[in-house]
Amino acid sequence: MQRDGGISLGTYLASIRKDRRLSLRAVEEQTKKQVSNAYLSQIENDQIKQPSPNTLNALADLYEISLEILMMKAGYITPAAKRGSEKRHGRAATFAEHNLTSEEEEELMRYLEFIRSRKK
Amino acid sequence: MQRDGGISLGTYLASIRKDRRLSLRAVEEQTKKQVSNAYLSQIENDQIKQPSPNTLNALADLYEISLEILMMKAGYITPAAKRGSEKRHGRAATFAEHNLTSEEEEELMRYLEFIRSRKK
DNA sequence: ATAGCGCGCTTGATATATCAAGCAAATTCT
DNA sequence: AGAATTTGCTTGATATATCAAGCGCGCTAT
Repeated sequence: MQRDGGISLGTYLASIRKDRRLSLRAVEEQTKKQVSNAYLSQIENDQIKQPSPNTLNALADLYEISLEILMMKAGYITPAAKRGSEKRHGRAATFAEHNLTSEEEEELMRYLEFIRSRKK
Repeated sequence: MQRDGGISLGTYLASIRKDRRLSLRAVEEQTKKQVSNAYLSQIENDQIKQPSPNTLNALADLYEISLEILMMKAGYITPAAKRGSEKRHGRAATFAEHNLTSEEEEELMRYLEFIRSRKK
């Protein structure tokens, strides 16, 4: 019942935690109390509308998943949008010296979609 | 009195609004009610600890400033950190087809710093 | 001067995030 | 089996974000 096509934030997070075979309290510990077990339970049952980016970040970090996906499912960013016309320059050379990890690269791609989608 | 070197989020936002010569109510209008004048006043006087990314995004969009700077000043992301060792591949070719705006490029740079800083 | 307007600001109300503490069912001991 | 531990969950309390409404001040125009 959300705007995006996927499952809810809660179900998503729950499935991942199960996959990682972690208990609610284990997550609480391993996030160094950044996410309490009580709270995580509420999140996984979709009783929390929009956990803070801090919370999402802690979970993304622990589970090793993309923060941006969580941000989308939490409704912070919109999946995509129409692009207006603007001057572009075919240059990504700047990133050549950055020695990107595949993961970083992937995240940057997603973030690019984000910043492109957020202009009306 | 914040962790980062710069001025507070409030003073920063206030200075920019003055520069743009907008009244609190003008901002309320032009953000299509995404930020009420009352609330913006509180933000500018540092009475709000951490406005939501939505709010920050609306302001960054209107003022045409970087969202990431606001996110930092709001304490969502930490300015920098030590880098661990990881496998890299010198490839930014992926972005070549993206025809980046200079602005987009700049934001991506900042965001790269962000994702690199957030791993302990 | 005084009526009106726009200004920044305060405040009360509401919604929501977040946690500490506890509880019942399941699981794991001994 | 029974004790102890673990697990997911509920709930009450607290903090905080956010806004509608209103207040007083300084302009500007009558």
